[in-house]
Amino acid sequence: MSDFFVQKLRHGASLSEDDERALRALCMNVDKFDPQNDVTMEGDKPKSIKLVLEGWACRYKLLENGKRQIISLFLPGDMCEPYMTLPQFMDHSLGTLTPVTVARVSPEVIKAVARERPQIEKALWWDLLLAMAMGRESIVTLGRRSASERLGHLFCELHVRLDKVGLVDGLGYEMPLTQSNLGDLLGMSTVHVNRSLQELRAAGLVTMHGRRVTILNLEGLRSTSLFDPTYLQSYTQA
Amino acid sequence: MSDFFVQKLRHGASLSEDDERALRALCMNVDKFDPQNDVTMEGDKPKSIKLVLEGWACRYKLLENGKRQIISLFLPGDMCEPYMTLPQFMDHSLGTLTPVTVARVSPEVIKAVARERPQIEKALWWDLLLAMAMGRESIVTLGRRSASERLGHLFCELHVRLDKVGLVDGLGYEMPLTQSNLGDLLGMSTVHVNRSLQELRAAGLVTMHGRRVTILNLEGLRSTSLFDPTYLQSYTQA
DNA sequence: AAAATAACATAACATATGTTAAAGCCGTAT
DNA sequence: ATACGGCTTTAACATATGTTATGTTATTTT
Repeated sequence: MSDFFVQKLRHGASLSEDDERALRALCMNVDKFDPQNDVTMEGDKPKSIKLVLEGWACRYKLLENGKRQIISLFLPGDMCEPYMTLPQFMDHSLGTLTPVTVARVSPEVIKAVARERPQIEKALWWDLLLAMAMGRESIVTLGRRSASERLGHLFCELHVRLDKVGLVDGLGYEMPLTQSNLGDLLGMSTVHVNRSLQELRAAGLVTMHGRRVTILNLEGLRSTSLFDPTYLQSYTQA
Repeated sequence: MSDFFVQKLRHGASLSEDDERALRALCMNVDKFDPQNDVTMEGDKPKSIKLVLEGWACRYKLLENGKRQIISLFLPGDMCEPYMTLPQFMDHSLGTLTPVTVARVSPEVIKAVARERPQIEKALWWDLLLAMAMGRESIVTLGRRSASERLGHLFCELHVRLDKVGLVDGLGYEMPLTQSNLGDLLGMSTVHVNRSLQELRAAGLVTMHGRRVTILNLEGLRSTSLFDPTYLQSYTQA
């Protein structure tokens, strides 16, 4: 039973049994997608909010010169859009990185649930504000961090995010991104991703075998990557 | 009478006279700041939402290595935080770039107004979603655009944003950022800002004299900068 | 007017990152 | 088993951007 969505939102507000049932009831319309597929394309007029139940997806944009930038990652439990208002048309695309299960939720239904259940409204706002904080940190990363700092920072962020939905075991986690994906996400070339990954490995901070990331020295990785988890916590209630 | 806030929100929802009065009534508590000052510092526990009535401000973060990244610009009429929830503590700072007039608005008051006046709630959401769209575009800019593309893209975006609040005349607008500010905003060194500015000038696209930007060739600037204004419009209702 | 300050401009040089290409690796399908 | 395709790794080289330093210009202060 994939319950990542509820598991995530518990961090944003304390939910009753009824709240959790109401959240699960939102996830009735489910679609499955293969890797590297578009869930929603730029220009589409979306009719539903997308919710990633399982697998990894992303928000991305293609430039006219052919370059691609991944704007944000969606991990299991992540919502792709704020619950209140859908755009007239998408200014970006949503695509899968692995096999993905998506729930399509009608904005009217989710708005009604939020109106009736204050804790759910609170949790949805928390989710939105957290996504915004992560977006701000991405700007800092892309503007002012070096290539290996970017990679290290990403691994630290994923460690925190995946831990919130129970997908970290011991020192590591499954990380299904290719080096080309990492390049599109961190604004660098595939070759340089490879080089920088080797730097981190040589420094004894992280290793990647296959799809698995193992953090060998969390404190070291955090400090060399200038990772300060504050931005992931500043909206979390005491 | 500086009315930029109302003028901006009109683009997000059609507001009645009463709506506009209610918005103006929010702007009672006003502070003035000198240039290069902090309105709110990282770590602060904010008690009010900040609204830039006049002047230019920004959201920024300082890294441990001393580097600074400006995350977003606030132009006259811009709100610095979403109306619904304030953070437990700031994960970034808000600072002025010019002399700035700020209104401090209590979240309870603004929430109450939004609840009673659906068009205001709609406009506030529109404002938030627009800010998010601009944040996404910043990620694309920092990740995948060259230095001169970044500058050109910024000038195009400012042209659209300032036009919405009546601050564009003819071909240009007042742009009070120093080259060092531009570097912090676009993730590049001051020297390289200067170089890239000269490229744009040499290409006959833009000039800067003093604090004034003049766009000589809007179509040319937009296409060389890969500027597509879609992201500024996708939440605007028909 | 002189001095102080901030911003802008230019140059020479260092370095991080991009580009292209080829080789090795590994899982999957035939 | 073989071949194929995607991913990773490595190398050599090109280039964009950063760094440091100094000069220039404008603006304010005294």
